[in-house]
Amino acid sequence: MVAGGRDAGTASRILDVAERLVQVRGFNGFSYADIAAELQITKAALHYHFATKADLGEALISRYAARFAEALAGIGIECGSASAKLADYAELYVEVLRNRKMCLCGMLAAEYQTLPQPMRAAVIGFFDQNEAWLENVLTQGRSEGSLQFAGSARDTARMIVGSLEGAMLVARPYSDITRFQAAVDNLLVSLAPSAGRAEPTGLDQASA
Amino acid sequence: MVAGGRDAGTASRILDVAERLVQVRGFNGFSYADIAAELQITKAALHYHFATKADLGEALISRYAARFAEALAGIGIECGSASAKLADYAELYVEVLRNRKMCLCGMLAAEYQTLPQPMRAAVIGFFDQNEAWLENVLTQGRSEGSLQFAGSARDTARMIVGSLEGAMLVARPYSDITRFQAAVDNLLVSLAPSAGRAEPTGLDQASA
DNA sequence: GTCTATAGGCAGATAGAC
DNA sequence: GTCTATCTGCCTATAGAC
Repeated sequence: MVAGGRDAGTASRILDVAERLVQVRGFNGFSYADIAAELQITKAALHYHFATKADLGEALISRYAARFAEALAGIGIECGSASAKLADYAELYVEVLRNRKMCLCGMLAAEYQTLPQPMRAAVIGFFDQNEAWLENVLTQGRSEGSLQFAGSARDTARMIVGSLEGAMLVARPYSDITRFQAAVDNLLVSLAPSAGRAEPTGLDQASA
Repeated sequence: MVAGGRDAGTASRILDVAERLVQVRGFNGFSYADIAAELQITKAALHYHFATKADLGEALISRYAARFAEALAGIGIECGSASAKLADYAELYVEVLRNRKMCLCGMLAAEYQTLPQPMRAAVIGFFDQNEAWLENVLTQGRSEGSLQFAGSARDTARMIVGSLEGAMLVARPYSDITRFQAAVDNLLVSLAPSAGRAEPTGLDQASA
C-alpha cells in the first residue's frame, strides 16, 4: 500500500479491476486468475498485495464505502433543498447502472451468507452509512417542506435504499436504464410534497 | 423425471435442496458435492438426473416460476379487492424472507452475467410474469378505486417488484424481518387511495 | 438409478529465486 | 515487487460396474 496514494500503484489497479469484477460477476464469480490476466501480472503478485481473497474483499468494500462517503459529503456541501439532495443521491445509483454494474454492496448482500465475517460487517456498515445520511436528509426535507412521507425518517431511509438497490437488481438483466430511471422518478415523486397523488388526469394517464 | 410426479422422487428432492442452496448462497455459491452430502447420495447420481449444473439451474427456475404462477392464480381466484391481492402478493415475499432466503430469481438476477443463456432467459421470464400479473391487479385497483398511483400501471408494477426484491436483498444481512415488513407496509400505504399522504400528526410522527 | 473411480481443470495459496 | 513452479483441494463431468 502506498503511503499517500501518490500514483496509481499496483494495489490500486488491482482494486479497480476486482471492484468491477465483483460488481458485474459477484464475489464468487471471479478469481485471482481473472485479475492477473487483465493486469498482465501473475497470481503470485496479487497475493503479495492481498494475501487472501477475503483481504481483497475487505479492502474493496472499505474503499468503496469511503468513496461513497465522499460523494455524500459533496452532496451535503452544496446546501440545496433536501429534495435536490435526494435527486443527487439517486443519480449516484444511476451512474453505477449506466456502466452495467450492480452496487458493490448490493451484490455482496446477495452473496452475504458465503462471505467471511469481516466482509459481512463491512457490508452492513455501508448500508448503515447510507441510511444515516438519508435519514438526515429526510428529516431536513420534512421540516423545510421539500419532502413528505408518512412513516419515520429511518424507515423511509431504509425504504429508499431498498428500492434503489432492488430497481438496479431487476433492471440489470434487462440492460435497460429507462427501467431503472422510471423507478427513480417514481420514488422521487412519491416523496414530493402533495404531488403525484392526485387522481391522474386523462392526459397524465395516457403518458408515462 | 417421473411421469406424473406420483411421489417425491429423487429429482424432486434434488431440486428442493438445490433451490434452498441457491436462495441462500447463490448459484455460484454451492456445488454438486453440497447437494450429494445433504441427500446422502453420490455426485454421479445427481448427474444422472441433471446432466449439467446449467440443466439443474433451468429446472430450478422453471419449477419456481410454475409454483409462483400457481400462487398468483390462487390470489386471483379469491376475488378480493386489488388492494387485498397486493397485500397477498407481498405476503409471498415475506414468507420467503422468513426462511432467511432470497427470492430465487432475485438472487439469480445478481449473478446474471455469470449464468448460461437458458437460465438468463428464464430469469427474465419470471420477472415478466410477475409484472404482468401486477399490472392487471393495478389496473383493476385503479378502476375500482382500491389503489391509487401516479404513473402507468406497468411502471408501477416494475416499481413494486424492484422494491420488494431490494427490500429482501438489504434486509437479509440484518436478519431482521421487521426491516422488510416496514418496507412492505410503506409500499402498500403509498398505493392506498389518499391515505398516508397527509402531513403526519405529532402523534404519528413520534411512533413507527 | 446408484455406485466407485477417475479424468481434467481451475481454485486459492505458498516457497523461494531474482 | 514480481516472477516460476508447485501444492492441495475442490470443481464439473464421465466411464463403466452393479
